[in-house]
Amino acid sequence: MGIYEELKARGLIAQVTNEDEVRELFNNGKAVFYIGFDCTADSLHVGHFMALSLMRRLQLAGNKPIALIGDGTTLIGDPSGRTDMRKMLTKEDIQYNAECFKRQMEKFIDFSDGKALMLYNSEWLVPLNYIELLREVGACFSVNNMLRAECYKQRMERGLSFLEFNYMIMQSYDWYYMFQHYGCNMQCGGNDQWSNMLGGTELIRKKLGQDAHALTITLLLTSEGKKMGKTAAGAVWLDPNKTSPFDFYQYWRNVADADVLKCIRMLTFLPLEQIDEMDKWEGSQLNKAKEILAYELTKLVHGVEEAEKAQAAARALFGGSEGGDVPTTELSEADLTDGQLDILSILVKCGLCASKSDARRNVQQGGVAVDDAKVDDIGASFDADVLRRGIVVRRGKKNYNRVVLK
RNA sequence: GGGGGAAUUCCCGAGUGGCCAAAGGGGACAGACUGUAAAUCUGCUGGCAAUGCCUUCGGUGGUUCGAAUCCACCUUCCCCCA
Repeated sequence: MGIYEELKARGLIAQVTNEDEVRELFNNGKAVFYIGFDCTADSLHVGHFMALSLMRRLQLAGNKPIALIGDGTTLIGDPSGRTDMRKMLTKEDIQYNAECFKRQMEKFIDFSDGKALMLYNSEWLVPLNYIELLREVGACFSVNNMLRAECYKQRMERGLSFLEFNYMIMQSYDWYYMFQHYGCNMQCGGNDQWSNMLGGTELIRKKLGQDAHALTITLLLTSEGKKMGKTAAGAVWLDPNKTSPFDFYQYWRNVADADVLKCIRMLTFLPLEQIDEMDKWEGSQLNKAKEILAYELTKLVHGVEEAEKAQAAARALFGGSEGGDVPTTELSEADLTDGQLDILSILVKCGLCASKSDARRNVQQGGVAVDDAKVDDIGASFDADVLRRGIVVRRGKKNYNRVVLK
């Protein structure tokens, strides 16, 4: 089975321009493909993870990935999938974000010996001259067609600035440029990028009379049709400082039954035979699958050690066994009042509750426990020596924090 | 360039002088039931030294005993005409 068939079996492929030709390129390691990353945040998140793992899979199969850091296009902002205009970022922010991306990518992709490239599109976009660009590529785009593109449709209702309207042209130009200078014959990306990508294939065809191919990755949606990797608090980040390995692990440990296998198939590197085996699991057996999913992904993103720790912590907290690495908050004498600390303050100080009112509600509703004993008195206090030994505070079923007085 | 409309709490959205910390829905959170799942039911959803006080209805001023609500200016967005 070639890599193309594997990608397909994993359900990763959403659309391709020409299946036979793409299969031919991939399976023979002849693809030089790029994926663009807009640096709108200082960390990659789960959404990017799909793209990174695709790059890795293809690289392992002998193809050459190009990670394109969109520090130039970010100056414009992609309107796809957006209902409102993006916040404009400063050049400094973009620069900083780009560096953060680079560090994270290096964990997934081997950039040594030219086995993969990392390019910055500001390199060729910034020097562009408006008139020249209009004459060179502007003539190849039909506004009529662009307006029909799915990515602009919803924005037609809400308004779309000319700045953003040009995003597609910039992205197409990127590819056109890399096609000529780096032999980049393919582009991959999220399915929401399809129309932007087609813009590139057409530009290359019109200008150079050559074929380039596009492939989009299935968007990872939950069974409820929402994008995966989002929590109420925001995205699930790959940066351990923004989303701790434990929280990362827990995110996957808690996916819905209907989504586990899909996630394992699409995101992990486990062999397909093993996954097919798991496909037969049902009911509470799926809990095992969730554990595998969480462990595998944490391992890929944060390394074996962190994955082990997160798993041990989760098992300790939910399985009742001892030990494990629970997030800890250290308090000092200065936090105490008369040698004691009340439960509401503890909840706030360790970050389990947002405010004292929030803490009060949680205690009153029976959602708070200390060392597995429910606390239902909002006036409960803990002495210094109890705190010195350390207590494990729990809010709800899944939020733990060890509190220790130093 | 001309005309019209809008901005409310995490989101949608009601509220057009006091009865407003602000209806309703969604989401989130907590409880019951479970398998750290889903569905369902219940509670809850600005803050605090809490039968009270403080901050919040795009911004800044003003009218008033009292303003989310009225007035002026500003900002942003949308729609129609050109």
